[in-house]
This record gives sequence, C-alpha cells and structure tokens, in this order.
Amino acid sequence: MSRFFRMLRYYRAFTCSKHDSGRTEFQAMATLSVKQALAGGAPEGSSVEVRGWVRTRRDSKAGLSFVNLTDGSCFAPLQVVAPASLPNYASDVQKLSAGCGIVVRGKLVPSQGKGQAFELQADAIEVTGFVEDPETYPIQPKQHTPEFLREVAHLRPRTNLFGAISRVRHTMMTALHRHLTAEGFYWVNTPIITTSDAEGAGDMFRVSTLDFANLPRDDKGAIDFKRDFFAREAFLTVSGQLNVEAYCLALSKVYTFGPTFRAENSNTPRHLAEFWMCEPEIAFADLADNADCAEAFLKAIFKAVLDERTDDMAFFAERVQKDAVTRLDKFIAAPFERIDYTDAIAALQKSGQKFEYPVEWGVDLQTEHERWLAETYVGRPVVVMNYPEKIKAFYMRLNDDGKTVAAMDVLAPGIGEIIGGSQREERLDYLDRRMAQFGIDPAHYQWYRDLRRYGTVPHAGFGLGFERLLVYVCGLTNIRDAIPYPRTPGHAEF
RNA sequence: GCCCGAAUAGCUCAGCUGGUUAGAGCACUAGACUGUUAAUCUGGGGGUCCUUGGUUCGAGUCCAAGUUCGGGCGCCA
Repeated sequence: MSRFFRMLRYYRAFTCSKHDSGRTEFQAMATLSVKQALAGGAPEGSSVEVRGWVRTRRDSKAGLSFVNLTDGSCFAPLQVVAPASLPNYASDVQKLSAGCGIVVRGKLVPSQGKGQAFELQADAIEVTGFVEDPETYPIQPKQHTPEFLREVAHLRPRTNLFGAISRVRHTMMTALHRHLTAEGFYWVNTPIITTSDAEGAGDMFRVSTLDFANLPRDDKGAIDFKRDFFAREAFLTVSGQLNVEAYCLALSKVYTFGPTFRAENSNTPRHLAEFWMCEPEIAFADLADNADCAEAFLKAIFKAVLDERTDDMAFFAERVQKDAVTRLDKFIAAPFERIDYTDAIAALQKSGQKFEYPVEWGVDLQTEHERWLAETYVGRPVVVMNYPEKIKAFYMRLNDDGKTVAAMDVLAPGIGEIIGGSQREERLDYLDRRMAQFGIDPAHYQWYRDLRRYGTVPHAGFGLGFERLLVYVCGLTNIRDAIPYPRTPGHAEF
C-alpha cells in the first residue's frame, strides 16, 4: 500500500473516531447525523455539518425558511433555519422541495420554536441534487397508501413509514443475533444452493446454467442434468434445518439465519417467494426445552425493539395500529401457556364457536382455530404441542403413544402461528420408518441418516419467518411491506 | 391455483336513477401573512374517467372481455 493511501486511511479513521466521541476541538467542523444533532451532539454554537434529504420547507416573511431534514438516522427530522442572507437563498433555498439532497453547515443551537430541543442555524446550504419535477415526485409530505408505495419501492424508504420499518427490521435482526449469541448459540451459514431434491417444505426454484433453448438429453430423452453446473439437479434452499442439524450435533447450540426461497404460487399478504428465516437447533433438548427457547427468543427481540426504537414504535402506535406498543408489553409480561394438541381440539369443540372448518382430532389447525385459541381461549401467547403424526413432517420425533409427534406451534393473539418447531427423530429405525411412510428415498438422505448412526442425541429446533414477525411488531397488514424489495409470483421488479 | 372487490388529476378520494364545460383536499405555481411545525388564507395551471368492444339519441356511470391492484381461501414461515 502506498504511503499516500495509508495516510488517507489514517486520516479517515481519525476523523471518524472524533465523530463518535463528539469532540471537535481538532477539527474545524464535525459531521453529525440528524440523530446526533437532535440530541445536541456538539457544543452549543460550534460549527457542524449535517447532510440529508428535505422533508418539508416553510418560508417566513421574517426573512428565513425552515427546512425539515431527514437522513434516516432516527424518526424525527432536524429543523434547519435558513436565513434570507444566505447567498443562494433565492436561487437554491427557496426552490427546495421534498426529496432534495442537501449539505448544511451551521451552528447547532437550542430551538426558539416548539417541537424540538435543538435546531441547525444554517451558515451555508449546498444542494447536491434538486428534485427534477417536484409536482410528480411520488413522495409527498402526506400519508400514502402502502399499495402505491410498493410501485415506488426505490423511493419508499424516504417515507416515515418505511424509514421506521427499516430501522425496526435492523434492530430485530441484530437483537436476534445478540440474544442467541448471549445464549451460547453459533450462527451457521447453511447453503443457499441445495441439491436435496425432496426437502418437502415446498416447491423449489431451480438453479441451472443449462441453455433452455438447447437442453442436453440422455439416452432416454430426459434432460441430462449431469451436464448442468453441479452435475445434478440443484435448487434454492427452502430451509437450512437439515443442514444445521449436522452442526447442532457438534456445536450443541446453533442457528441458521438467511434468505429462504419458496416457489409456491401463494398470493396472500403473508407469503413471499424470498424471505428470511431463522432456525435455532439445540442438542440434548426435548420439546419443552424447545418451547422455552422460543419464548425467550421472541421476548428478547420484542424487548430490544421497545428499548431501542421507541420513536418508531410510537409512530406505529399513532398511525398504523393503536396497540402496537401495548401488545408487545403484554407479550413480554405474560408467560406463554402450553397445551396439548389433543386438549386444544377438545377446547375448540366445546367452544360453541362456529368455524368455517370443522374441528376434529387429526386435522391441522386453521388460522381461525389458532386465533381463537390464542385470543379467546388463552388470551396470550400459547404453545400447542404434540400434533398427530400424519399431518407433520418426516423428521419429527414420534411420541410414545405412537400417534402423535413432538411438534409445536407458537400462536400469538393478533396473528396466529409465528413459530413452528419440533423435537427431531434421533432414532434411526424410527426415522427410516417415517421416511418410508412419507415415500422419501433414504438414498437422498444418507448424510442425514449418518447423524443418527454416529453418536445420535435428542435434539430440537424451530423456524421463524422473520418478515412475519416484523409485520406483527409494526402492525402491518401485508408482508410485502416488511422486506425492501418483495418477490412474489409475477413480481421481481427493482 | 380458486373466489370476491376495485380502477376518475402526481397522491388520497367524491361524482345520485345514464343527460350541459367531471369536482375536493394534498402536491405544484403566483400572491398575502407568519419563528414556522404535514403552517394558514386567496387565486391559477393540471384529466386518454385502466384498455378494447358493445347497449343507447347520449356512457365516468350499464354490459362483456382483457389488464393491473387489493382482499378472502388453499399451500406455508
């Protein structure tokens, strides 16, 4: 590395560290985020630079303009006071409209107006980019519908709503890692490309480099995947669970967290073709341990959101869903109820409720049943355990009764199922029997069977659809607003 | 994949039983006023009423098909 670049790197590190400490004595001007500025993060009257995008502009005949500036660092905008004495006041400042990019240098002072503690008294405003046609700029200082904003996914992060969602999403993601790390889990990066051809969790997207217009054929005229990139059929993962079980049986407490792909033609506000899923897996654990882990996990994430994103959550409570904050408080405060599937069915049958889908032992619970259990019967989050073996996946552990498996669903008031998990079948003979029962070829799962042949131990885990949790936390109604660029059947714009 | 609903200005919407020149708020623009807070007040510009076809003397309005969006259900996280 040349001396010049080393010096440049040193200089950058030096200036950055000063920003963090808030000290400015060695520097003519500190750069502050809006969040830092609003917190008074520089000595009163000292010169600072703040950069961001214009939210609104209000002109005053008293010889000044007010410019609300956002940079995404927090919910609230910074009020910039621009005096008419600025050399570019008429040419630039009075032409500022929503969305313009600007750099403001000035002095951070206590605000003379109400509504904010500090404001920026501008000495200079540099416009880095005007909005080409303010009349047709899609993001206006008003409430837009989420449906409209989906059409402008590249601009919607500039709104209050999507700024708040983005920050909460980040906080939940980091809280997830923090909590699991504190609990002794290791993050295992399971593959996104998989060659398991029957994972059973849903339709898969094919990964191939074959020329669709000229597919290679074998002797029987079938497509010859031996000539494909991986010399066999390959797909995008629908779950990292099977892979992470191997690491669980070595590192004891592990989890996957990454993008997951389902090629199902699901057109609902709860489904994405590409979403993020977290799958913790614990060795030497049974179903009860699994439920305890899920409860602590959800509560830790919610607590982090309430602690760290108070401003955004207040916005959701005010504009999106009234009880956005109070229901998280309740969720954290109440211990989860735990009931058996068999008891849940009995309760549903005795409820006197009219359900669209009839209830009887052996059927899977519908959303209406799950919501009645969580909202009416229990009134707080509930873990339903031990489902009929016929309706659950092959890897779930058969109970001693021979007719149920150690599966669990966490149901919450307001959404229904948010977590699904199970104790895994660790006994090879039982696993083989269940694979046969489900028509699964053991040849495709030799490595998975090995885990039962070499030092098998009881283990359990669960899966959480991250965007579904974000929908719940923010009070959203459509999962397409919980991910920056939603992918759904017929849609992969942007 | 199945069923239901909607489509009018840049955005959010009104538009009756088919009848003259299709309206409002926000945004934009001009002016007034003001340490303002999605400021307020007064004017102005802005429309392929989703598309195509049909019924009718006459269609934003009724009918059919299509397109797009949304909701419910299924599959699921």
